[in-house]
Amino acid sequence: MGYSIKTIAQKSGLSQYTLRYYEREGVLPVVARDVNGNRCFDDEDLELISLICCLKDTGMAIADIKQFIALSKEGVSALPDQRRLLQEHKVHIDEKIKFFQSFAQKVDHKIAYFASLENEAKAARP
Amino acid sequence: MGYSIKTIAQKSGLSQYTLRYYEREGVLPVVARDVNGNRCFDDEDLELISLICCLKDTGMAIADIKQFIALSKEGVSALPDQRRLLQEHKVHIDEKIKFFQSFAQKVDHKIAYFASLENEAKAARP
DNA sequence: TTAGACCTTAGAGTTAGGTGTAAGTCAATA
DNA sequence: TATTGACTTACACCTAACTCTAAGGTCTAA
Repeated sequence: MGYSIKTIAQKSGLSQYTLRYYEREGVLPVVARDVNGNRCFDDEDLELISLICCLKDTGMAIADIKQFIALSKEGVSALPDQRRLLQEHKVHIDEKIKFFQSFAQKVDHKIAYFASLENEAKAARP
Repeated sequence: MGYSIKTIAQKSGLSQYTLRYYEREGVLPVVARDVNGNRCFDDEDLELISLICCLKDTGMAIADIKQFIALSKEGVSALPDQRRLLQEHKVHIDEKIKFFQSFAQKVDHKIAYFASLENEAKAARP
């Protein structure tokens, strides 16, 4: 019988507001409703939401995620396009990983530099 | 005689608007002026801007960067606090690197999956 | 000596990505 | 049967981080 929006909010870590907002915006495909008109998510939705979160958390804009999801609705013929979008995004992620690693180093140097300044200061007034 | 805001914008990749905004907000310490009241950046400013960009691009909020910069003005006594802030941020960066790496894998699997679906589709209509 | 390029400030406007509110429906329960 | 709680929609509001505009000052080259 599917999951309520509350359950999905808990499972996904997104707020109910955000889930509704994503559906409105086409970031999520339109979710099935039960007899009362309440949203009724299934496991496929949950999986899609998990992918959407990953895309978002790795810096893909909502508008681009929307485009990706729109392709899902087109079936097999859109697979190459979907794959291309993911590959492009993968390039961004790899670049970000490199940038983050280089910056992690830079921060480490800065931390060491601060520590050495602190020691100098300590040595100056023993 | 220092660098103009235009030069710094070019060197840093930030817009002139953003540089003025950062100064207004206290993200940048107040920049020296020449006789005409025009901003006059030096190499130290440039270095600080580069650090600010790195902090920002690795996800530190403007408000937190501001706090970090405010400590710079307090001199030696604030060094341990500055170091602590950087160390905390470093933890975030390391977490992000791990998350990005795991997601890079997930995307790779997805790409492979899409490729296999494409091949199935091809096989079905030869 | 005026046109153009550069700068200044104060303050308004924009965008992305949510968040919150109001008014109403429905189903289970005291 | 009245209330409680979860849901619905439509729409208004919010925040962060810019981005732009207006009105004006200063310098330089033709």
